[in-house]
Amino acid sequence: MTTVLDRLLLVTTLLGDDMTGALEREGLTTARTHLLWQLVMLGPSTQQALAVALDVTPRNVTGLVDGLEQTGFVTREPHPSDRRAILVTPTERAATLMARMQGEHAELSIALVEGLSPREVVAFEAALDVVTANLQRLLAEQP
Amino acid sequence: MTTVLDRLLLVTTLLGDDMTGALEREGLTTARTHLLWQLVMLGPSTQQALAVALDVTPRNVTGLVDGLEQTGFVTREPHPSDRRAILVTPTERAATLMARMQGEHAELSIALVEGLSPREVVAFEAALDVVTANLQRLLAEQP
DNA sequence: TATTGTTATACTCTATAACTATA
DNA sequence: TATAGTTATAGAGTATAACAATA
Repeated sequence: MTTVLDRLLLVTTLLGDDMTGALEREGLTTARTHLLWQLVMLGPSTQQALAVALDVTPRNVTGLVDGLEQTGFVTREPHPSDRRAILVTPTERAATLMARMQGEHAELSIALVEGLSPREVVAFEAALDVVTANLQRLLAEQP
Repeated sequence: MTTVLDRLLLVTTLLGDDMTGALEREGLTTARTHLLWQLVMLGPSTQQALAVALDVTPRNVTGLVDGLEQTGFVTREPHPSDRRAILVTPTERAATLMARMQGEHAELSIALVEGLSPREVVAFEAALDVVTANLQRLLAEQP
């Protein structure tokens, strides 16, 4: 019997494949894209701030920024008032790409529910929220 | 505005966290568990067969089997008729664990839809199937 | 000649610990 | 003394290419 969980896991796999493929074509990975996404939202940030935002170690951020720098998505700029720190700054290319990806995200949002009536979409969203709440409760109970 | 896609991505993240945490407690990773899962379904298999089933390179399978062997989940047995090949075989421990995880999977399936009526669950499953089909079509169109 | 698995090499993501420069 | 970032080291997952043993 195929359950809700089975279906969700399948969607998870498919979404992951779709995202990974799209990013690969742009010379990005999921981890680097997460950083870039935070960066676009936060504006130029120290690696320390990015480590907190992404919940990874500072050392990990060093590696991700290394990769993004080499591929032209960010630059390391001196911090104006703290000579220990660095401001990771998105390049024009990165800003353009993130904007385009936001558009594609919106398109995918629409394409995904093609074939469902507006009422069905609303019910689907409500059900997803219930499932999300259940999951979060389970995770909080024994992590 | 929070879309269906946003909600699905959130569920995806939460499910991933839940699975990763549960596996970590058992000394497993997601990649190794995928192999183990296939192995339990296929029965003792050559690494070649596993590479095909998992859609990874034979070299990758060597690494995964190395890890599973060291942690006591599989053994490498000689192939009865082909001296080039190896039969990767799940240990008793692996079989027991996979059976238990199957049970936990079933429990999670139920806990996930707590608060939804049977009719809502059916509608939810149908909507998930529509979304899955849409996703698969999009992936087939330009991969 | 083709297949099975391994060694060799490389890249990415991730972590901890020790160290440097600066606050 | 505390903080920001790096070097050093390590493990996991992934890939390609070359090679040995066997078919």
